[in-house]
Amino acid sequence: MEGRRATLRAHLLSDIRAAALDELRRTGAASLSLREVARAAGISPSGLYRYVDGRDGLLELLISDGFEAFGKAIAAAVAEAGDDVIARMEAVAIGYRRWALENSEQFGLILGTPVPGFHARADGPTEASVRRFAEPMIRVVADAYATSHPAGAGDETIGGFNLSTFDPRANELPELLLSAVVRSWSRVHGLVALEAFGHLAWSGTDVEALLRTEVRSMVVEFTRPAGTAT
Amino acid sequence: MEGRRATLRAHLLSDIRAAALDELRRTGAASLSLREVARAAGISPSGLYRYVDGRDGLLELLISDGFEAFGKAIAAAVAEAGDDVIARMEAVAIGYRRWALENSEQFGLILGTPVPGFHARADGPTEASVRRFAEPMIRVVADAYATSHPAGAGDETIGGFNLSTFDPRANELPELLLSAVVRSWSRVHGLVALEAFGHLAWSGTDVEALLRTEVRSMVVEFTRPAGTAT
DNA sequence: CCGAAAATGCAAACAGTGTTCGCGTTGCAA
DNA sequence: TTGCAACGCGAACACTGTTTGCATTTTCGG
Repeated sequence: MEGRRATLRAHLLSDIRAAALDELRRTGAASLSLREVARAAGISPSGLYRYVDGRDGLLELLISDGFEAFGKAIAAAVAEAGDDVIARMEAVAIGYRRWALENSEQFGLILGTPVPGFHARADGPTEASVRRFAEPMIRVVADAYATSHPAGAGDETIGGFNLSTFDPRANELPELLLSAVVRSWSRVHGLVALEAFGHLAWSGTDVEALLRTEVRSMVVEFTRPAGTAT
Repeated sequence: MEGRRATLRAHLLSDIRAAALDELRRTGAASLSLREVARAAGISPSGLYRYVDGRDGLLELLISDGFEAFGKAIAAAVAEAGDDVIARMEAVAIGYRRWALENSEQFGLILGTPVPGFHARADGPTEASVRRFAEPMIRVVADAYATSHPAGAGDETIGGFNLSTFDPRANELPELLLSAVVRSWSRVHGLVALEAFGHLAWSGTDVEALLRTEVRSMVVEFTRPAGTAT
């Protein structure tokens, strides 16, 4: 049984989270005002320090929550897709884009220009959220690899990789798979980041269509069985 | 002949540019202090307003200069490369990466999370700098297309595009070429942005090697002669 | 050449910010 | 019940961007 104080604290802290997210959405991360958040949460500026370690603490909260929400959105998009490899990768790409556009301030905060003073501590909650964020993307790419590299048939670095025992929390991914993950992520992220930050407006491109093209191109390239290097 | 006043003004303005760039490099765009810039330029904060329209004006200056420098760096890298298509595209990609890493604060300012208050006016100097920035990339991709689509042999949207009369200031690029430009740019930018903003540190990837792989993949894909859809 | 006009630089002020400190008050646990 | 840690807050401090009024200096037309 929790004391009355603990529940009050939890409630107020969630109010603070909500107020901060609201303020972030409204004004952006760079001009997020601690005092304004305090006002919206019905608390004095100095009182906020009992709950959050200053402005950087507020940002850490928002970054952690952002990765969490982003990851969940992508996972949900993947879950809705079928078993087809292309469909799943498309779901990741388009889910990535949708979330980034609909939550552009959060997106900019977590994956855009880093905020000057802030660096996530290795043991903080951000680290865990990032892991959960990366997991669905890694899994989808790994699946694509698994289909083109059936058990025991691929080269060693991939052949030794057993998807059923795949643990996304283990830092060591097979080198080729890691490259595939980074390349896939970067290709989706490149288009989405440019669009979300307004750098493709001049072109009038249909970014979603381009994204589908990219996904097909990636699947073709990554599921090519043997060595592709020239 | 310019009056003494004009030259003094020009000198001081260039001092302000230098001081602002210095401050940007040191502390990042989000916490760039107008007063600190004024101090470094040996001028009072209010005096700065005779030269620059507040903090946003300072940022516009830095953004414009940033695109200018970025474009020149890429153009120089291309100029050093030979005539080979792959070599030229590699030069763009690696020049892009080098500049972004060596000038990460400027890079974040011009292509990262947009600063809240600021939006470049369509007629401002930023617009012109962006055009000069995009020009070398467009030209290289267009060259790649030209080699695989010799004059009069390609499909209409490309066939009607004459490289010799190519004007990068004209907004209308052939649709397929536009797609190729956006896709190429986004693939380079995705990797570089993620690296420059510290989101690939966990992976320990050799981003430059990945970039070369991407370039080869792009050239192979984009110089495929006929319809590539499906 | 000289006086009006324009450009320049600055100190002071204002509203806003993040952060710290010391004070009463309140909830909980020994 | 008593002691103590947690809490919430007002006041203060050092900043920030921006505006305003006022001298000073340069320029230029009559």
